[in-house]
Amino acid sequence: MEAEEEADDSLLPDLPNVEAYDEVRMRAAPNPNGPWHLGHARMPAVIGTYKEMYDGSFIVRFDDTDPETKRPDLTAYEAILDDIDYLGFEPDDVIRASDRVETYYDHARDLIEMGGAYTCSCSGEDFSNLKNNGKPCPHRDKDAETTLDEFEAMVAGEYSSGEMVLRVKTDIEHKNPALRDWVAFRMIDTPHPREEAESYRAWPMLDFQSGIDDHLTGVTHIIRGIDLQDSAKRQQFVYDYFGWDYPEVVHWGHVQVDAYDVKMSTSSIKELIDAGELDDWDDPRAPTIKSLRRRGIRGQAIVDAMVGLGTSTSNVDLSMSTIYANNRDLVDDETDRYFLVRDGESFAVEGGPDTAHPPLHPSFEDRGARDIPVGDAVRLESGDVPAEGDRVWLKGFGCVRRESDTLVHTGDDLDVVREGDVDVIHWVPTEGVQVRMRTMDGDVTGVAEPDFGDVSEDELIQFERVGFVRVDDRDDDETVVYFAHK
RNA sequence: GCUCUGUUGGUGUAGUCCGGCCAAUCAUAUCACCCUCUCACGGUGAUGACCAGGGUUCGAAUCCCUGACGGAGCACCA
Repeated sequence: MEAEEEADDSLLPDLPNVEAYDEVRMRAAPNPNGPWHLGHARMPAVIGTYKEMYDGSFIVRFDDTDPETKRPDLTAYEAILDDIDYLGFEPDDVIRASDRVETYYDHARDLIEMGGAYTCSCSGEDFSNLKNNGKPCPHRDKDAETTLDEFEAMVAGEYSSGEMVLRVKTDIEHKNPALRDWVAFRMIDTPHPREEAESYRAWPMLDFQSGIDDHLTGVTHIIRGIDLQDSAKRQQFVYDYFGWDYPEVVHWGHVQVDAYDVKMSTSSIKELIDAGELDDWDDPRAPTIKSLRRRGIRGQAIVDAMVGLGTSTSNVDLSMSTIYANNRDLVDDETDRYFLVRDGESFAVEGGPDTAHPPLHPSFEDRGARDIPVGDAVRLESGDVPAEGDRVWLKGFGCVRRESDTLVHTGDDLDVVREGDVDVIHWVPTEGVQVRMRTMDGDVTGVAEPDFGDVSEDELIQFERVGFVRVDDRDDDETVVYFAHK
């Protein structure tokens, strides 16, 4: 009954043919060639949500089968698992393709014995020409015996890169050229960065490795991008040889995120970091999961936005404002308020109380109030400075009138604010906490009120009229905060 | 060129399978007002979409045809 209720308010479309399986089992199959960008959050968000909807399971499988062009980054394995944890999901199992190479070899041998694959030494160009004309290459009719010998030589590393591949025998005249006799294994001279896998030279291609693993790990539902639209059809040939049933497949389009100058791709972010244009993967200007995390955005806010995109096959644009709105909703109640004045201008103050006591949170007065000593002078943001003779209400302090470079307390009642005659602004005493606020548009410096000095690292607060920030690093000279959103 | 595939307001999404309850849902965005000692939160309202043209039908966002525009694959990347 509970399951029914959950399914009712599900945010995602039903998965196909769920009734046919005892348990819905899915997988995320990242390539660990770097930490995740924002778009990567979609997979755990969606399969994690489906797992909850159907009481199913999902595994993380690192598809690290290209030690050269998509060379794995040894730190990325943990970084990715860490990102998934931050998003609020826990995989039921974690495996690495580079640990399973022998399994792929075994299946290749079986396939060869069934006559489903042949070794081929054509150059890529030659084969492509033949294939595009629906013509078989001379190696296609090789007997299984010879193929097996040559495959064992591949496994033994007796060929160099480009000299020999193993192809799956599909249908060389298939109307879709993308499906004709595709490569299952190729030689790579560069050793794998993982010690456990560094001796392998014959590596499976994605379609072979992934196809074998999906079956062996009991995956019932595959969710993947439209770039892999033909994968199921390619792998179906292997499944047919082995007599396996292919899992259900959902394809989704690409996600683009607005608001960033930086292209959302692992390689381009990496280049910018190497070039010193970004500090690291969690630079506020980087469209990465680590960056949003550092800015104080809850994983849940990202997950909700990703789930809201659904799983349609068309390409979609994700607005950062959706993530921000989700996050504001999540954190507004718990974030205390403080003042921060950016690029301030100082004014002497005359009259009025010695200290101001604005509340920590306007909706929760019982949390208490802040103590802001006024002293002889205060700082205002440039844009808030009143014209000569005009009044402005310093929040928590009272109404002042500007007379030259002095703000004179007028003693006006709060009614002047209620009637709309006077604007309420924030301010800080001249003695405050130096703040460096890191934003997507660069760093901003300013001064925060003294009580802000008590906020501990990693806490999320709101600078009134500025926005929500996460306190990142405190030291005696300066406090670094990361700007999340307004 | 061959093969897949898509097109609902600024953005995302529901509805499309089984045509009428859709003068199209919800969220976000923008604007206005209310609340408020924040330009936050909350409340109210407004703005704004069925790619185009034919056809079938009493009736089409939904079915059929044609066209336009878009995305993807045709790698010894994943």
